[in-house]
Amino acid sequence: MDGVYKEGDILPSENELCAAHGVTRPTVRHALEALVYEGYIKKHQGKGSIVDRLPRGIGILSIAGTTEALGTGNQKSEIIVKPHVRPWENIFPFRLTRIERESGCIYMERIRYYNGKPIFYDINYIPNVNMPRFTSRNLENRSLFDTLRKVYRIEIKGGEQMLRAVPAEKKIASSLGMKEGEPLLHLDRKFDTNRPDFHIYSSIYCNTNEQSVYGIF
Amino acid sequence: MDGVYKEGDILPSENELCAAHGVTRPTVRHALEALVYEGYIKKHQGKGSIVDRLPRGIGILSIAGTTEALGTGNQKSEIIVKPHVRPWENIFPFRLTRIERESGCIYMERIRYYNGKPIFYDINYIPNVNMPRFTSRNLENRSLFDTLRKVYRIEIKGGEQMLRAVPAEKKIASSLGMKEGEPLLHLDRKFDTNRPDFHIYSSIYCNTNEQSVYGIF
DNA sequence: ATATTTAACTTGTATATACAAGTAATATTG
DNA sequence: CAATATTACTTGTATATACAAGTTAAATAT
Repeated sequence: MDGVYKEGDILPSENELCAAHGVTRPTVRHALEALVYEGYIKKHQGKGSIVDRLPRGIGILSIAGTTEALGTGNQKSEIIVKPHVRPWENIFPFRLTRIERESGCIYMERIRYYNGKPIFYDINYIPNVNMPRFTSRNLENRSLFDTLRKVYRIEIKGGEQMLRAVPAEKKIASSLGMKEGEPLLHLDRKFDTNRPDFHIYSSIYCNTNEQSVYGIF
Repeated sequence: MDGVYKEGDILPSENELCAAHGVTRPTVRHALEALVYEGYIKKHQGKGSIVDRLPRGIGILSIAGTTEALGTGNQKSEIIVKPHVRPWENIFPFRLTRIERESGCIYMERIRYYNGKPIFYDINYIPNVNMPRFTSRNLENRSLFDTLRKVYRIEIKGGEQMLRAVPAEKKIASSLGMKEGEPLLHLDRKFDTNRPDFHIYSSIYCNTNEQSVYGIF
């Protein structure tokens, strides 16, 4: 991510990395393996580890493992509906845990910009469990997930998502500068966190007229 | 995948797995780690490994690691344009390698059914490098990738993809039983294989009116 | 000069071991 | 009885080691 290695570069050999960092080969291999799973490198027996590709496009299909795939410079967000507590809606394809259902949810809507253009409209549902003063926080221009991590120590561990192409409804279309009925990418996502039985749910609408959503597998 | 463990079940402990399979703990851990990355289990320090979720929906966003995410019983495919050699098109968002560009491509179009309904329309581009008699093969009702693996020993190692929501054009709309202009999920995919500098390219259109595309991250 | 063999790398796989850290049930204490 | 401490589990991390297997370039033989 810092630009030390570029696409196609060959990493130092495992033994060199051992010497450089003062660890043994299983440790180095364990670390490299994570990079393989995250798609940053590919390994070739007998040859070495080659830098595979740097993230490009909008990489929301997966969470980049160690670092955010996107720089924070060219993105900003705008709160459309301020966070407030309300009962859960019954529209989600995901099953809530009992504790989530009973405690209600913190609801908020956002628009996220990339390079100055509105690309994402997202609706977020956060269980109202041990989240003091969240509704009065100023989240403007600061990532929701940054706040969750830094203030509430909530880390995203993974999740699942359902994708479909839907016609843009009026409100969201105008928010994203699209015409009503234009195709819009819709993602329903469930995030797993380090808190047990505490998940964050998002319904995201993405304008893919000019930018694709990118992912590796 | 065989149903031995269900969602929420707790796996035997690492030490039990060691004893059961006659291997040591690092080996067991290495295997479990792969299951974690593929989303099949979650591990909790001090507790154990819990079966996370079985694949549901249409899991084409990722390739299921050890086994195909979907059973083969309820899917079939139909060839619309038979495989034939032609020059590459210049429409792809991916860069071709020199050897791929020079050797031309094998082109074919397919419709894939799930539960009897046409869901996917895919256009496939395979480099014409060391693929004897491919164009005369009968691929009906047999997975393209099955043939590639069994006959040509080509294994998919991973890949990258670009997603967008697009309006259905006439030909594809009628093939998938949709109206022209309806939102359609479009994936451009590049598959990495075990052959160096040999990639398979697919442009897939997916009708998400009734089924979502599912993925984990 | 060309072809073959060898050697020196690389990653892949596995064993054996040690201790740290989190969890949960049991035993102990007040 | 209730709070606390202990114990026996669990997974997490790391070391040290050995050999297999793929790659590449240098050394050797033809």
